[in-house]
Amino acid sequence: MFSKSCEYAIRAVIYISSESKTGRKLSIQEIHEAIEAPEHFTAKILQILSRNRILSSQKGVHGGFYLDKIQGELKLIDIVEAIDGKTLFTGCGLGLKQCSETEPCPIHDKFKAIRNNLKKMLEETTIEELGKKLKNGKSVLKTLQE
Amino acid sequence: MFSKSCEYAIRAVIYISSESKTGRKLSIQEIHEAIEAPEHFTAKILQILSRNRILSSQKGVHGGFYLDKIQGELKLIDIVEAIDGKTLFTGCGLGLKQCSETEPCPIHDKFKAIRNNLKKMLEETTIEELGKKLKNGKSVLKTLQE
DNA sequence: TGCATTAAAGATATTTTTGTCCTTAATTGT
DNA sequence: ACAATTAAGGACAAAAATATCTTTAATGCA
Repeated sequence: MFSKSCEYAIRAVIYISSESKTGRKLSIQEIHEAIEAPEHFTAKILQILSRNRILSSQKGVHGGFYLDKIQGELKLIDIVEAIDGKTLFTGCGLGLKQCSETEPCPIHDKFKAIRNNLKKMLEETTIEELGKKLKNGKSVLKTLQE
Repeated sequence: MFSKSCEYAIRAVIYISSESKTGRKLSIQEIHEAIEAPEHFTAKILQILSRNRILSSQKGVHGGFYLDKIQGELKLIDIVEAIDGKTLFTGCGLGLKQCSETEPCPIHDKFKAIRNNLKKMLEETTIEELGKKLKNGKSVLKTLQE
């Protein structure tokens, strides 16, 4: 469904949100361990998210990644679009370039319904809500250690 | 959503179904042109579908691909599972290996709803139905020529 | 100022997916 | 039997996605 990059991105942002207290910034080290993703690849993805203003970063001692007030209120769809683009929500289910209402592919309508469902869910779900769920121990991002 | 291979597979099977008359067999040549997919890659995919009994084939003069009685009644999900596997319907939305009801990822329930929607649609949609729609000109698989 | 720390950026490597080509095997018609 | 045709299968190539490594730039602290 989502690319590996996008999965890591979502996991990272949720984790950052869950650890967000004013002023606290998380290092790549901490983030990649928390979400069990490859360190350097995680760094690349955080770079992209930062460029797309999905999150904020600061270099140097005591630097790291964090969400500012506005970023804390972003929705899942903002992350997905920043990493995987809008194709998932606009592209044809069978990969046809010319697929449209007037020249629909055989699964056009049925696929559109699914896609709209997915889009709606991603638009309605906030990062904050998922971060809290993680913080409360109601969900996990990595194997629980004994 | 689906891999390129899977998109080609679905397009190919729908086309074969749409041209299915008793005894008629379609060549790779005809199929790949009808669905605007690379010839040799299409051949590979048809091989896999044939091995998985999604369609039938015959070598030699007047050979080609066709759907037998039973295969004509298959559902979309049969093609998707043969090519992309069941991961789309069973895997975690965030790619976590250990995600489950007892250790759910943050989007577990919301994602499951979407996934079940998709699965239901694929289980309910028959190849035959899509083939007829194509045959009737109510849908297309390639750019219409003037 | 200089050093330690941390993210950004660029270069490279590996793996997977997608795509192509060539040889082999099966089938049919002559 | 033989030639023509068509799918099957194996080998190879190219492109894209994923992953790693190294250098550079920014920041804070002594």
